[in-house]
Amino acid sequence: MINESVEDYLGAIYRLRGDHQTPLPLSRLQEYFDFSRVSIHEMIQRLEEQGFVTYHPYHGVLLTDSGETVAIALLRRHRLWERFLTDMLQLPWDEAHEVACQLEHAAAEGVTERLADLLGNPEACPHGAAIPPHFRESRGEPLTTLKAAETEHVILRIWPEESEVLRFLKQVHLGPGSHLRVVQQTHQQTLAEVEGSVLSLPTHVAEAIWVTSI
Amino acid sequence: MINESVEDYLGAIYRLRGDHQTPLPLSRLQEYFDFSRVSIHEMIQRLEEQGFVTYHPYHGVLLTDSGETVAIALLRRHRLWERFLTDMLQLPWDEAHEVACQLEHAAAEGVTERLADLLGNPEACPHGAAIPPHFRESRGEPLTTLKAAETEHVILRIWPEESEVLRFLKQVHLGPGSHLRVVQQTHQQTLAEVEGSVLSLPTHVAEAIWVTSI
DNA sequence: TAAAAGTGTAAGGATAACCTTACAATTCTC
DNA sequence: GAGAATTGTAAGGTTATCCTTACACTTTTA
Repeated sequence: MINESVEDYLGAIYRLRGDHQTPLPLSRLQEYFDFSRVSIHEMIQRLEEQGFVTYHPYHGVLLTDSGETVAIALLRRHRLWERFLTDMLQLPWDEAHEVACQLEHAAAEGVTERLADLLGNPEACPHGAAIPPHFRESRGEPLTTLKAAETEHVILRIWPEESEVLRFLKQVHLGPGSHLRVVQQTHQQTLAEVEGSVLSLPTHVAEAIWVTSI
Repeated sequence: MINESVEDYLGAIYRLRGDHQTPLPLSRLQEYFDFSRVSIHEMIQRLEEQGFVTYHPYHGVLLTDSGETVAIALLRRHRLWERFLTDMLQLPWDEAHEVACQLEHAAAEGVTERLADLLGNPEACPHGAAIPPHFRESRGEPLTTLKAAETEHVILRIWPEESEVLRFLKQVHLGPGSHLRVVQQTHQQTLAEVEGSVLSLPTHVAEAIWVTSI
């Protein structure tokens, strides 16, 4: 039975996993949801019984095909609603994620596809995440891994989509598509040059900015 | 705490109540939700504790001001989403109600108001129900109460919005705004003349059609 | 390789929202 | 006014999803 909880878990596993072979440790889910270890474990067992994941004790979970199907459909709905909220309702892009978290569970397949059409079948959400079935070849690298250099970079994506980080970025007018150059890298902050002026980005913000060189 | 259940109950009370002084019998809620008498009663007590309703044993419930505020906001969201689904996503109007039941709980106030603007602040949902804060002076009378006569009537509203009834009406191209004249009234059906041809409407359909003479 | 860190799991609890059964109280109807 | 119908409510259950505590097992690290 697919309810909101099940969808949330499968969606989280999909978002958090790296490649498709390495199991996702339950501890990652624990910090994502901020639930107790016991609750996460309990739920994972339920998901395994229902055939949505395979569970490898001490290593983590992998989505089965059916689990992945559910997750992909969820993320598609989530990101389409985000586009709707920013593009059609002019909702600030830092607020769209949270509202979309509520809308994502609604809408049968027919509704989702009509929504996609209305939006012109967008390929990415306002934070730069690909909207399934579209894919992004490279997800780039976090800004914090870059060394100060002349190379110019473009922001591909903001991830994870934490409200505080999104608000910060919106305030300094930085988002997917923005160009920047790393001026200085320290433990506390990243200094980046954006359109002539230099911005200070706290580490927890900089590590959510995924860029690629251009 | 206002969760989906609470909203659903308050919305149902608002929809089902007649005037604003007569308490709504719990039996009405029981048939509306198809829950047991005990469950309805339990929930009503919880709602009373939270100050959303006043409960008058053997008579029914009344919404308090705070309960009414919640209900009105819910119905506004519900009907705006219905308009969005039919007007922007071209969803058939007989399917819009059920999808809107899922969307109605989402969307904070800001989002709702932007949605209303996008839709041009509509006054009624696709089934003819007024979108708060708009009001409808008269809700008319059910088709079943009419006698066969020369008088032409216009459909104001379909209510209650049961899928089967909505599908039937969509199939015969009848909806809010349609003009008709009652030709014959029996216990099983109502014969109505619509644009020259005569339609047979089963009683359970006819009693959901609220009309007024023109 | 031993201790530390991380992970699993048993036991017992809480809450919300549903259920049935059974009986009691009230209201309606003839 | 009495019996029928409706409504209230006590008692005990179920399910899903969370919780804490406590202890056991596995993996990682020094």
